Amino acid sequence: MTRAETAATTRRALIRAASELLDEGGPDAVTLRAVGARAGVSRGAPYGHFENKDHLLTQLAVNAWNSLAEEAARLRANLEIPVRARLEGGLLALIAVARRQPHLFALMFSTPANTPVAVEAADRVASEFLALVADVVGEADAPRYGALLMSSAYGIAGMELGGHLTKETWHVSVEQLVHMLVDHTPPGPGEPGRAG
Amino acid sequence: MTRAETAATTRRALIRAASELLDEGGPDAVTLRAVGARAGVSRGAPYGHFENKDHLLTQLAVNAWNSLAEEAARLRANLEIPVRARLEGGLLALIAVARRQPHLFALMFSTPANTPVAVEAADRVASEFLALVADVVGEADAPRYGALLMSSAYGIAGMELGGHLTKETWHVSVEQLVHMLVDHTPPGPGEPGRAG
DNA sequence: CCACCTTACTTGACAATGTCATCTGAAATG
DNA sequence: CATTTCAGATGACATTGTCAAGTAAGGTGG
Repeated sequence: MTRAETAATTRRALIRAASELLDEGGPDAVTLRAVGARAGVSRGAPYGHFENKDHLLTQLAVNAWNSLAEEAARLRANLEIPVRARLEGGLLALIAVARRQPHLFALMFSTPANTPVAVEAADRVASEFLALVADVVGEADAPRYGALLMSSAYGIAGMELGGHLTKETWHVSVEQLVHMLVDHTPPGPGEPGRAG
Repeated sequence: MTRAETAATTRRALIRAASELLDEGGPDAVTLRAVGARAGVSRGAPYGHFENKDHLLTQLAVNAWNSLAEEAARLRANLEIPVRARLEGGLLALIAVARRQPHLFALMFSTPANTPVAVEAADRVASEFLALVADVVGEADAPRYGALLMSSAYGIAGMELGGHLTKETWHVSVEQLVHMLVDHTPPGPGEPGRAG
């Protein structure tokens, strides 16, 4: 392997290791020593690829934002499903991160990841979501609806994550949310379903 | 001062010191040594009052939740203002914490504070909010509306905090949120105002 | 093929921090 | 006043982020 290749491989291994450790044991489990060990290198190696630990964590957040942006773009391009379902899919994608990788979700919205790079990546996601909303309510109203929808989806995810939506009565569905905000109707009859 | 009095005073001083350090310098500034120093005691003193650092931080979160619960209860009891305004006030109180004490807000919803005690305190807030909602939409519909309203308010606060609602077009107001969700109408005409 | 340079990575070291065992002095008790 | 109790102080230790110095393998010129 050429030198540049080994370096790139190591960098990927470091990111992968950090991501796995975050998912498995939360933020406290992500020590540079543990990351290095899992990546097959030693504790100081990350400094050859990232300015410091925060930059490594920020990279995890940026990757997550980029994945979300890609998924939103994919959804929008999929003309086989109705616009409404595409929008709901985008919101659910955000919530899915909170469910599948709660620590990563927390990282995406936490201070260490609030560097300009991460905010920029998040803004790209916002743009994609805005487009999804525009497909439903039109360009003119998209910003107002979009902000409410994104905030609400993020809120549902975060509250659920913090254990504040556990009680049966507090379950909330994204479909309900979209229905109420976009169609301007009261919540549908019957049981409120679990989001998803 | 009797021994119990000095102990209680020290405990209060520790909580106050931790709170101030959190507000001033974020989570990293809250070291037990700094807390002790500001409280006029030494680094090991907190262990006489809290099981460990996390328990001290949890106490900060619990206090914040309790303040919110009190404010919601006060609002609900204030019959001089219309029910709608009371509900908006409750939601705004949550957002106000995010604006005035962003680090505290993050702590309230972060893992270290997700202990049973903190969740219980948060549940009391939820109950108060639920009552505020019930005063507007009735007992039957309160849970569904309440979950959406609380999640949305939390989402607005969190997104704003993370710098994801900075763009002019993304500003969102609580009044708009309540209006859309409760009255089932499209967002009002004209500029979307800043929440608050 | 060899001497030299470049660089990804390792290792030793250090300061900061959370935590605990031990100690101390003053309050409480009889 | 003697003794007990307990809030708080202090020394010590492991862990961690960080960096300077060292090392060895990849790359380059002759």
